[in-house]
Amino acid sequence: MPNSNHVPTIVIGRLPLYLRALTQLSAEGRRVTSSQELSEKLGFSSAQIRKDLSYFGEFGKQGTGYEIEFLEKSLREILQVHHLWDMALVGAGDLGHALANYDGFETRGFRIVRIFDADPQKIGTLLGEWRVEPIETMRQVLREERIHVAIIAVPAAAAQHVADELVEGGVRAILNYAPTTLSVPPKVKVYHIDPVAGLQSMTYYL
Amino acid sequence: MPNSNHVPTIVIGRLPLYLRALTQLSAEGRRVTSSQELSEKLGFSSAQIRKDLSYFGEFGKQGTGYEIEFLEKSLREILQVHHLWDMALVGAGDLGHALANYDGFETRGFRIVRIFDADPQKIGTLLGEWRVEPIETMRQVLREERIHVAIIAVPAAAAQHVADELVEGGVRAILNYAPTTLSVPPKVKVYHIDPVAGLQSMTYYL
DNA sequence: CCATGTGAATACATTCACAGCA
DNA sequence: TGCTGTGAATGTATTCACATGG
Repeated sequence: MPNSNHVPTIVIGRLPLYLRALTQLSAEGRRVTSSQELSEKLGFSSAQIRKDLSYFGEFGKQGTGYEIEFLEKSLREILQVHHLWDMALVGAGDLGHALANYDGFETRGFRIVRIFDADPQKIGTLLGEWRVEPIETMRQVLREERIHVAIIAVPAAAAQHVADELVEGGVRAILNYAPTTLSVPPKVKVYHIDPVAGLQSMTYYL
Repeated sequence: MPNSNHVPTIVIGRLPLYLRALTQLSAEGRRVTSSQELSEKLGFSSAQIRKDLSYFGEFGKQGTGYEIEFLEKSLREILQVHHLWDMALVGAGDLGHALANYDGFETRGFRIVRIFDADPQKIGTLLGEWRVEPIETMRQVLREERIHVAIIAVPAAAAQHVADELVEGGVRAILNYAPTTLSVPPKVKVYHIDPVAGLQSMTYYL
């Protein structure tokens, strides 16, 4: 039975990994899996996987396991990625290029629809299928197009200003590649990607 | 007094963020800070910051706070990023280009020294200051050059094979950009970056 | 019989609150 | 006084272990 209590953030953070593993199994032609198998693929305990899923309902069959397609669909709906989210990409540098050309967004619920940059040299240039737009027009475009998700791929020094503009434009989820902490209102979610922080937390153990 | 007990992984994961904030303060010309100020900048509680640091020693002065330069230096040593780690980059696609051109590694303890790719079209081409080398020679080069850190920036389908080669070559820390779980021996650390998983964990709340 | 779903038990992480010292 | 460093208390997360039902 769906549990309507508050779901821990840490559980939400694991759902995309379950979903990713299920999509992979699905692509391999598999129909059914178990918490045991997912456990081996993902490195979490099977009990944890079962408990995490139990926050949202009963998806499995006792003695059998989980019907992959059904669990996949359920997770997509829970995470709200069963339809595509339009995203704005801010920053048309090297990272911006890599993100614009990345083909892994669409299959997982996201697509870039606009690209902005502050550099006058870049405005108007083509980047993939998009034309780079000036950051001054961003706020209005975000509102008009009802864009609620954005990616920050600008230098650290510019990131807070960009974040402020995004928030003003109505964005509520920010994927931040700038190596700096952003300050945003509580209603706005930020997911921070810092590869060097990841590297540093590994070298501790070497 | 330095506590020689086991330090929780989650604490290690925060140290790079403390270090990043300290470097920023330092760049602003500041000399002293407090757990309070770091708390505001980073969004962790001041008690947590003090407790985290206490695993490694006593870095502050009661009534005063932390001498920024000293704490920065100490964290660099704890994380072992007071000297540069040589890294291999595997994958010379768009993401590989962005990583090769990224100027944020050196200041934080890392530098790319070799780039490998499987695509014959790319072998021998220049990417920044590096010439792309064939993946067949990677294992030997890693051993010869004593490279222990690597970045995987190849498609998901190729990632496990690359990881196996890296491990064979003696790599013990892998930054993985491929959207798939890698299976490696326990002595090898993997830090996984999956921007879409980050986006999905935010859209849950929208 | 097998694997889920879940209370209870354990383990882990964070916060509290204050003694101690510059 | 002001802020650190830290045991004790609280709050969260994970694992255990088994009743349940296909």
